[in-house]
Amino acid sequence: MSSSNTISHEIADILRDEILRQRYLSGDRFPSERDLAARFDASRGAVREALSQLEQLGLIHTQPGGARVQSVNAASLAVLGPLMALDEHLDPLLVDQFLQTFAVLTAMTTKNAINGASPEQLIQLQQLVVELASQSDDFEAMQPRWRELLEAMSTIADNLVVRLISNDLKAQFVAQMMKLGVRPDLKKGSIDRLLTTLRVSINERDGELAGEAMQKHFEELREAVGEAIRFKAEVSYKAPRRA
Amino acid sequence: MSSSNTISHEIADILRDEILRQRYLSGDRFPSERDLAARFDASRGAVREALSQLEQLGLIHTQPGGARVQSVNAASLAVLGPLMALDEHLDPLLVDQFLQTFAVLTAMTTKNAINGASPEQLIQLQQLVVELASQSDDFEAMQPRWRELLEAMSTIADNLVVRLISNDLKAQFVAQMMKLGVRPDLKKGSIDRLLTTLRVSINERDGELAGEAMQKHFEELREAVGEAIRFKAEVSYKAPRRA
DNA sequence: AGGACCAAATTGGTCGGACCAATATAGTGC
DNA sequence: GCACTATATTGGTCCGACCAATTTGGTCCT
Repeated sequence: MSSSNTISHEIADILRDEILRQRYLSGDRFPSERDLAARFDASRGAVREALSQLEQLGLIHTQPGGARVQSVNAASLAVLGPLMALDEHLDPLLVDQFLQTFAVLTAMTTKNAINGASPEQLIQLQQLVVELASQSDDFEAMQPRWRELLEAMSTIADNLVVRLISNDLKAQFVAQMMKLGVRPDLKKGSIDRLLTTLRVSINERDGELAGEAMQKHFEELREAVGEAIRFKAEVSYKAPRRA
Repeated sequence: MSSSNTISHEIADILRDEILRQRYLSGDRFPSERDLAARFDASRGAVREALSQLEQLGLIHTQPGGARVQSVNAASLAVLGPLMALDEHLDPLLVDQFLQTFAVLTAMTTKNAINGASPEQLIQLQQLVVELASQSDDFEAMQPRWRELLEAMSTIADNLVVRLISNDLKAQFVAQMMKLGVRPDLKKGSIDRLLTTLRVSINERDGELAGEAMQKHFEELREAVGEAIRFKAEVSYKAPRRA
């Protein structure tokens, strides 16, 4: 579902999900390339390209004689997206871990951005925050500008490590949240408080303060998202999908 | 260098490094599979498997008509290892960014581990810290136990997101540091202070305190490593390698 | 019965050639 | 200079084949 429309990618997606769903246990022998080719009615070459992707993800380890399945714990970060997109219901624990991780990284980025920004960049940040504040009553509408602000701070902070991590995380996660219609019920006061603090810290170039505010904001977001997911789960329990 | 001994992996490694060295600019057309097959005197199938890996890394994007090189900024986290292993000299900025990122993640892990550990796990942690303290005068010797402690806390904290990130980072980085003989000159007092604080915070189950101590420790480590790398660079400038 | 050893079957790695469809390119005509 | 078309290039897939490493199953010896 996530990749382009080539056969090898389709095979890779299917096998990846099967592994993530624990259909094969860690250490198990993986079906042979010839068997898989027969199963998917594809050539061995296509299967091999698919397996090459799975190996890159750290999900399998191939050797002459046979491939073996590896533990998901030993996989690459790139499996997180597919892992969260496995079912129609989000795993609350995984989402919480994601948000917690994203929180500390964002706090760090915020701190470094504000502390290291040029005067022009500070003005740019200030402007973005002001624009955000002007529409702080519409959660959906402020998402694009919110992303803009995070992107700007990420650019200013210029930490390649964090950027690479974010590449593997952000897109997939936010998309999945939106797709499932998870709408965290954040209190307006909470957002306003964050924006005010940001404005102050930008003015006084106090990255530390901004980072803490961001961290606190994400903690509130974590709770709100957790509740939203739990609520979602209840609803879908009472009224199963397939409407 | 990093992968097994198959031809496709060799090709992938070479091309990956060429891209990371900016030999092809972002947006450039990538050589055709047939050209690459000729260049490496390999079959197109082997080249295709190599390209499949590069695509998984987010370094190229293939389409009928031709593949194009993507920006390193848009790549997967898995390129970080190869990126740091490119030259015999470490990029001080990249190392600093890595350590800073690792610091906040480790601090978070430490906090969660201590706050969420079972009584038995607390005892285990305490024991590891004590063992570490008993050999805190030999930086090299304490590395294995140090990794043990981090691993234990990672297991207890049980945050899959952080674990996946660490998978892509830790091994490559530490190995590269050791290989290049970067020996940060950490003051013994600094380590002792950390260990003492850890012992206290484990006793009182104060994850917050432990996290802060860990963060502070990493900041000192960052400075020490930075200095060690700069020193290393000076030496190799005066006396070029190829001894 | 158990363990060491050996041969056959299985498996991954590579090669070469072939075809198709999508894309890029060069050429043409306006 | 621009739009359009024919051609060449390129990636995606398939097939059949061979090799080397590993696994497997059986044999033999103790």
